[in-house]
Amino acid sequence: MSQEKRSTTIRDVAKTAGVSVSTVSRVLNGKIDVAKETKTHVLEVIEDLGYSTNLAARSMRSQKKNLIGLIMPDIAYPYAIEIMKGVNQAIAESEFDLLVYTSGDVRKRGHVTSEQKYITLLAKSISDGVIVVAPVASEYNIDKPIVSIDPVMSHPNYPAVHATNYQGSLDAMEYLIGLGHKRIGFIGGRVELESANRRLSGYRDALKKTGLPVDEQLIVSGDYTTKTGIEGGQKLLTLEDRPTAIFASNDQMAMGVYQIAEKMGLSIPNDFSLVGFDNIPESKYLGLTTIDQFILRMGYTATQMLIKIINEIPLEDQTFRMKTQLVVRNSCRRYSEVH
Amino acid sequence: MSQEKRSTTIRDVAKTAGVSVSTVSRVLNGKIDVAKETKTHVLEVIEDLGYSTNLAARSMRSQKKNLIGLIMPDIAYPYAIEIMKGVNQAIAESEFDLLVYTSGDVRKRGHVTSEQKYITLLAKSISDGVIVVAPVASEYNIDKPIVSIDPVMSHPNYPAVHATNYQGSLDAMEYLIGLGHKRIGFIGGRVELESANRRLSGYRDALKKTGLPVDEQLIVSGDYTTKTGIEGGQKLLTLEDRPTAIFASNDQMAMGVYQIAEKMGLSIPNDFSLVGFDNIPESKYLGLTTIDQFILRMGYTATQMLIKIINEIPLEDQTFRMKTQLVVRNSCRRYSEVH
DNA sequence: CATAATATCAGTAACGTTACCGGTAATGAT
DNA sequence: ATCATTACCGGTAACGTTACTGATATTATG
Repeated sequence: MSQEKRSTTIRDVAKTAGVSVSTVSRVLNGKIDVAKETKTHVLEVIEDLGYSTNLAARSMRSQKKNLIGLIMPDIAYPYAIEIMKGVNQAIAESEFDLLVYTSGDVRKRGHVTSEQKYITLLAKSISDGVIVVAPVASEYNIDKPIVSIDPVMSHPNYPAVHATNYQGSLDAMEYLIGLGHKRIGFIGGRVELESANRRLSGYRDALKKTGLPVDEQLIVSGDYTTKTGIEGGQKLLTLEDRPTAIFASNDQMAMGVYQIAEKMGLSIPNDFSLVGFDNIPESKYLGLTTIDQFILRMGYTATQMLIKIINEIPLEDQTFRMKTQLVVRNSCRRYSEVH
Repeated sequence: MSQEKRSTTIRDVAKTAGVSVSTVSRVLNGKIDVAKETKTHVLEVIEDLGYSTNLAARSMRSQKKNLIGLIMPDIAYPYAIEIMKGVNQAIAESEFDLLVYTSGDVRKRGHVTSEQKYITLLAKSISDGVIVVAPVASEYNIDKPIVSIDPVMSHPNYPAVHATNYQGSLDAMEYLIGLGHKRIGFIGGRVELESANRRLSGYRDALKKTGLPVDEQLIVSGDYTTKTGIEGGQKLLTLEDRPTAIFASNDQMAMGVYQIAEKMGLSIPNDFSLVGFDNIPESKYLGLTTIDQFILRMGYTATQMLIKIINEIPLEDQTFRMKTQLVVRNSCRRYSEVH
């Protein structure tokens, strides 16, 4: 290792202060039975030596950590950032601190295995509870509280928060259909996530409900990234009988559609209409009509739920459903046959 | 505590696998001297029991953690997010994982003390090294590598990355002056940070250099938040002899100026010109002319430096100076006396 | 066949902290 | 003055892991 010097421990403090290790520990933890004088003296020594307690050792021994863990596959995209903001907000109002854990990239390791590994790592070791974003597993081998955000499968026994994906999708479609669109393309999300499937169902059902045909050609797959938005958009827009509108199942992919549209010299909403899902901050600037799922608030709510569980306050509901809402901006326009 | 059940330990694994604890440990750490059969058997048991190693205990005993800590006062503003993206990127390319530590809000605790506390907490306990953003202290009582981003004081012996704040400020001012502006307002940043002072110096010196007077009325203070941008902007724009341009020492405050301008019915750049500093993503949408300090890249570089230090690869330079660059958009226009 | 080398494992001692128990001195009650 | 109570503190045993040492069987060597 680079440094040889061992850092100062509680034992060093005890020795120079002339007291026992347990006394220092009691001072550190604000226990009552320690004389005022010794307390201030020990505190002085601590200051002098620049001592600070070793988290790992403390966690190992004691129970309460006042720390909440947030596990995300990646933190560098708008959805994740919004979640973090919400979590951060709830944390700021609480007695807890926050530890965000990320491997930087999903592709760096295996999937389910690593997820479980990280969770147990964080949870068992140093935190009082964990929030997991878009988890693939639905059960965890853990004796600590866990709250999931947008889980793969909603499981009535495990606390989770997710948006009303189906209803939101329905709303988006009804808006488009109301505008006169009949050929509407769909770009799907990560198939392993329930949210993606619910949105697809909404797309299909809205079509059926209004007696419109479901053209499988118009349904392309993606994985919620800009890249697949570009690819999906291209596939759709180069179709012989090009759709007059595209419903991208998240805003990130919608941004990809913007890019490919520009590249193809197509204008939104003049050449085709576009609606997204999520309402990430960028969408506002882009003027993208989308379904708001209040991501920030989802993070906020999940954190509050977790804190309640940690403090053993019973939850009214195990799963919180965030009501989505259509946000109309200017990426869509009325379509009439005659053109 | 809420759960009574102790989680499975290495001892449980050892017992059910019929081997010793040390053998399990060796399997876990991929040591060579363990028979293939026993290895697979132990692995099976681990899988069955859903065992996962306790980070705290491991950290306490062994040295390498493959974990980098990032300490931020708050994570919910664009600057912080850009840093995180950069760090995240470097992390993704490395063998390390990332642990972001935040108290959610600076105001939650004292300042210098808590900073040191967090750093030691993270560093001594579970990480191989730490990146600190906008740290107030310049020396740490730590035997682990630390890299600072935008530190209070640049200290030649402590690795840090910061932008060429002075030069950037000079560039912004010269641009404004070149446009014919003579009365230029300035909104300052957090005074305890060196970056803020360097930007102010740049403002003053640019004025002096071109023989323009420095009107102290035109210099108002802020703390890098939108709120103080609004306040500072209001102060400046309600002056009798209103400035024809404002230089906000970061984009966040410039956004505040946009807000107050709209409220006052003033148009940018028609009624006054505005330039910011940072080039956060929002500025692009706002059309704000600003000084890019490549925040993301600063995070990226800091992380790379830290990894080098951890791996004992010598640094060419202890401090990395990121070259700033003027980004002209449409928040400024030429000013002529006659109007 | 004897000896040396190797492969495989078990046992023990830490790591730095807190929980728990018990001991001493000082104070109060009778 | 004696006993009970209280205030304060020290010692010891964990927590779950890995490093280290050394023991035992197995194989190779001559």
